[in-house]
Amino acid sequence: MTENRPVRVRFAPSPTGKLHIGGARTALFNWAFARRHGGVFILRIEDTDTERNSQESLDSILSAMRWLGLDWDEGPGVGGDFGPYAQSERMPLYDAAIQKGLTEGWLYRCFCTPERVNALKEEQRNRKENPRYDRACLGLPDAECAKRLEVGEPHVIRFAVPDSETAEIQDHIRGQVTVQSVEVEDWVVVRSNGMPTYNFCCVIDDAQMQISHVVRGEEHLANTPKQVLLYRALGLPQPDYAHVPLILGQDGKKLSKRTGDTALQDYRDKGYPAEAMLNFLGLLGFSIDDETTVFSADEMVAAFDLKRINKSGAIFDTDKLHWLCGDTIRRMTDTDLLERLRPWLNTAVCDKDGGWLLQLAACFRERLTLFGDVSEMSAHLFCECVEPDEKAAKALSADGVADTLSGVADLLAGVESWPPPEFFALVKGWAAEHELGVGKVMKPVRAALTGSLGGPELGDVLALLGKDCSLARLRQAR
RNA sequence: GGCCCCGUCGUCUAGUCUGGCCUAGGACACCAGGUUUUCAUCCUGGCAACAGGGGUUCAAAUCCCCUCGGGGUCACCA
Repeated sequence: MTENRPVRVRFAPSPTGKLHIGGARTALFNWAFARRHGGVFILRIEDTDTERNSQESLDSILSAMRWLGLDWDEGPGVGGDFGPYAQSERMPLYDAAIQKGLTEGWLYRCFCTPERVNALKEEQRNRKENPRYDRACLGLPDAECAKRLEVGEPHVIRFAVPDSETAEIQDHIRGQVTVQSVEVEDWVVVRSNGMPTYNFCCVIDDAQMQISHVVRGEEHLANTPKQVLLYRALGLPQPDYAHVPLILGQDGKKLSKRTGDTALQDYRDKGYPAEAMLNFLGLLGFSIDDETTVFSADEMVAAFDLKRINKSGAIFDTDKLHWLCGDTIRRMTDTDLLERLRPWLNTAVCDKDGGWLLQLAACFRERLTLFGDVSEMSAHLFCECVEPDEKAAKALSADGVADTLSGVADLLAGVESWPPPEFFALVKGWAAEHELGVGKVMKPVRAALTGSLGGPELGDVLALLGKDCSLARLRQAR
């Protein structure tokens, strides 16, 4: 674990779906680690499952990573000296290793049908034994093997797991993890269709790409012994590992679609600020110190250390995520916020000038949790007539409201400049004159103007609505 | 079930390696006040945890053992 190799880490998604929250965090940790140490962050596509791969998935993964701001130094679109970066294009590399293994005897051909193996394992389970391939083909005579090969009998290639060795995993998060080789079965290295499997490609690639640290999810810890044994058979040095804890759903189990959105993209599409998402992901299993909860990508990089990653799983807590989103928005300048809000605004904003838009951004800022919220929140500014919600309707139907509204309308009609300066004082005065509490006036006015009982200060609403529209709404609402 | 990993407030976590500064800190959520023309923001305060049991030690959240609990994994998926 004493490292002097240059830091080279990779994130290796398989293009069989969108980028999962857990995967995004793994990518973030890898990225932060590389950036912290001036190392190289590699993106490698693990597309050995030809059945389930799709270009669409690949595209969405790349775009989700860009959205988070995780740029890679080698990989799709940028190249690099250790490519190709898609496993499907690396067959020559795998073939060479397979030949070596076959020659040296740590790989062997297995002609057992899937049916036989399944039945075998089923039987073992019934006997309460651990299901495991029985190595029926391990000692197959060369002659027989060649003969069956010649007639084209389908087969896989398995790894001959050594009998009594110990696989030691040096893990920066968990310390040394030890597994006896008897616990590992003779796993399939090459499928019957000729395509090698994950555990094999992963090792060949990590070695060839000179990966120094394998930072990945804890679900991979269980098959790391297979990889460690393979490195040994190959005579290659193993990388350091860091198995990061799982992200859990509300049920305490590995986060899955049951619990909510698990694709990073879904969050982007709902208007979550990317920097809040990154901050939140960084808070799951990692911490800068005993009190920092809000931090930027740069701050995370500056403080990143594998030793500061937890061992235990973390529940995906949307309350905190939402708070972080609101906090991110609140700390933005009007100009920045407006730019981020633009995609969510009603197309009617085209008619509006810059000052108007800035005011809109400013007065909704502290009320927003997501950029996407602005759409619904500001809808009343763009529609022809307001549809009062339940509470607003109630406020509008109270006794004397009609008089109040027309009174305020008349009052405002008489104002020269717009928005009315000292609007609040004006209303206060008018309310006093008519022996009404300020609230008695403000509430129905707000209901008439916006259709709800909440929102920005009425002075801002008046400004955004304009004089004609404001007066029309007051007169129309009775 | 086998193997492996993990176990501090409801949640995210600091503290654990290198025992004492921990009467266990921060944040979210929640509750109570305050500011405020509404909502929201903001401010103040409160609630709330070392899974349990044994050791070791002058001293244990921190070291050791056991128990219990949770999770991951047991594919020709990654």
